[in-house]
Amino acid sequence: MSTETSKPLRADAARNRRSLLDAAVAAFREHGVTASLDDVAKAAGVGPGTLYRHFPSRDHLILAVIDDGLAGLAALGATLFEDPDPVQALQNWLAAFIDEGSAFSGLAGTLVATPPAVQSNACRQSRVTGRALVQRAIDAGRLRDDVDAGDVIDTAGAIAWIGEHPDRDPAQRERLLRILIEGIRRH
Amino acid sequence: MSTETSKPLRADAARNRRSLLDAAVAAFREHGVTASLDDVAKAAGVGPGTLYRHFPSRDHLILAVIDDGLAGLAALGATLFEDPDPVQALQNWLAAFIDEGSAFSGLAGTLVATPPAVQSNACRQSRVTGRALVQRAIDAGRLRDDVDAGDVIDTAGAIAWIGEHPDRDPAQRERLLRILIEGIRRH
DNA sequence: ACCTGAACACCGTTCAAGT
DNA sequence: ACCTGAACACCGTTCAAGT
Repeated sequence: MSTETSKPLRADAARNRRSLLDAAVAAFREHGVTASLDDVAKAAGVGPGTLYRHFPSRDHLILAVIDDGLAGLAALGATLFEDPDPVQALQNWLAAFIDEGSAFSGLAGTLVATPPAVQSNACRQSRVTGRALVQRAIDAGRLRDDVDAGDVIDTAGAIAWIGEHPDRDPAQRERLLRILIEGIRRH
Repeated sequence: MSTETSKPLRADAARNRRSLLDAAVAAFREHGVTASLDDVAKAAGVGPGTLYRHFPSRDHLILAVIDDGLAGLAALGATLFEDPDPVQALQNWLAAFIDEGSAFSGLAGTLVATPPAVQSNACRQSRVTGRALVQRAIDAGRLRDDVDAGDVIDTAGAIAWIGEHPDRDPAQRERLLRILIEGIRRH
């Protein structure tokens, strides 16, 4: 289901790639995105060199693991474009974005930083969708017209980041999202 | 100028503590708060064990390094309490808080997480000051009365966090702070 | 073309020995 | 009471050798 297009892999290489992704999901779930890459390789039954061949950096691996999630985010954005209320549509999308950024501990940082050289297609598409939803709400006169779309997405990522910290009220996410929406709305 | 009260140190221990703090400032400035503690110890001319004796964890060291800054934040808060405009006062304090959280790369995370067991006096005092400034603005009817002071401080920390990432517009900080203030203000 | 795994450089942390 | 520094367990990354 990955949107990444690339030359087909040899059968064993494809199998290893899948094992690595599966092992990474399990490791990230348990230890966050800073999980030991050595352990990931071990759990996948491959040498560390194989991991590095497939994913040259930790960020590459992280982005690959959440590739489906990011593609889903882009698809959701397309649907929300039909929503008659552009502010509600944006809010729904941002909530989904925050959820995606909360999938693993430490993920928000990768999502906000995303070195351009590492960005996957799905990553780019999801960002484009987010920007478009912001722009639509501005064009409809519902947001201040000096609002920057990148600021909105960064702030949503930051909300996910805050949620990563221990001892946070689970309801905080909703309150922070409300502050963000109220902060960009035209009153 | 530290507000931390503790039993006086032996002369050589006090000297080592100072050297460690000085070395840590230099290392944090250059490499962020994830700088090698081994290098810090080396630069301070002590063994790694001495560093651990003075600062049992990286967070302890970080908090100690910014202790003066946090004390200054508390002092600023006391002054701002005299400001006739409670929203402007809060905004000024948050801007200073964000600045403090931007002193070193990676510092925002420590400031937002601050494990209670590690929190210094200055750290606690600065948070109390921030909360009080929020409460004053609520009591004056200038903020929504369901605004949570912790949310406001967390969001300010998150703004500092966003600013840590590469390729960010330096003017973004002001825009994000505006979103925060507009997001909590009563309209 | 891809994989393996030893090897390297590094790091945080502990603790026995010293003063 | 405090410091030293060797030792330990661990990590990311590379690369020569293999298939």
